Amino acid sequence: MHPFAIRTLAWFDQHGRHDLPWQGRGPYVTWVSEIMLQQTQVTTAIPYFERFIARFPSLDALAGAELDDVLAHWSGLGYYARARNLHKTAQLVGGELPQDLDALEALPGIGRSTAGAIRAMGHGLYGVILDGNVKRVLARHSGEPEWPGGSAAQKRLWALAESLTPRERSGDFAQAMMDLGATLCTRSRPQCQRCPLADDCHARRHGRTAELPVPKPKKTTPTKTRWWLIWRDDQRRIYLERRPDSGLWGGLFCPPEADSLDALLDDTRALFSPSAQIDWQALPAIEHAFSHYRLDARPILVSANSTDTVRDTPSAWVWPDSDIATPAPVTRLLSQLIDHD
DNA sequence: GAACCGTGGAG
DNA sequence: TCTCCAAGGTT
Repeated sequence: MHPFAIRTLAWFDQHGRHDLPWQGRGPYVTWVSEIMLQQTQVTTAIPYFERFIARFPSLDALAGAELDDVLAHWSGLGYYARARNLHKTAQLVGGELPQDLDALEALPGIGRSTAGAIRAMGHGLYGVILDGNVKRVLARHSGEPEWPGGSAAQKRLWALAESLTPRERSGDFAQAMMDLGATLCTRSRPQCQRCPLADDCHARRHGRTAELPVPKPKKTTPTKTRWWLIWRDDQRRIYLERRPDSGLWGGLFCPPEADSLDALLDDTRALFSPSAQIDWQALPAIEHAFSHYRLDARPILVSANSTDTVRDTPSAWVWPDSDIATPAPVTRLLSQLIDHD
């Protein structure tokens, strides 16, 4: 047996969950619980599970029930195709759930992982699972470089799960891996001190538990809204500050900016006096696309003469038509200021 | 491979 | 308030 499995099973015997309401109650109960737990947290599923099993205590009872009755006991859980598939499958299999992996997978609502779970935890046969918990544990332990939902990563993780799952006690191993993921190897603040796999865990060794597993890539690039102070004096000059040499727009001149209008106005008051009444006017937003995000800049025009306030940043008063170095969106804003007049 | 399916909890 | 995502599977 792989040392990984030995350590995991030893931990499970002492610290795993052994009192979940669907444990050790046979293939039917395992099946119902597995379907109910798809994309659903344990604490959410438990009351539904109790009601469901009380009303449909056996495969035959479920097969003989009305679909509306089954759906009524699923009401509130979501993903209602799961309930319809349960009912359909109960009528399909005729008295007993198959043991064969392919036969299980052929049933509606049962995929590769659920089929493995039914074999391992329901029938007591050899079976391999790869659910969200196991993915997280294995992704961290192996240092999986990609989002675990992608096809390449899934292929690697399935192969890893197959190689690590012991022939004996594969049901306990499956439960142990889920318990690890649910109680120790959580998405945030994992308790690595208590983990039996910490010694050779890639994420642990490299201090990357917070970065792994790699999150799902965002489909739309995020939009950052920034508020720009367009401070103009009586000579119609604009106040700009030089950005640090490193980072975005390094060394270029930009208006002071903040994450919110309130923060910007606070900042503006700091330039004048804490109790100053700031008269401001919103200018048309400036949009700018970067490689990794979209900038939505909200310029706020404040007309006031320069003060003696010194900020710890090199600054300049420039006319909008000057050729000082500014990034494209600031250049665009300055040209709009010229047109505006 | 991506969209879709539901609801509730966490941060 | 809002995003992310949780014991996945189907189309």
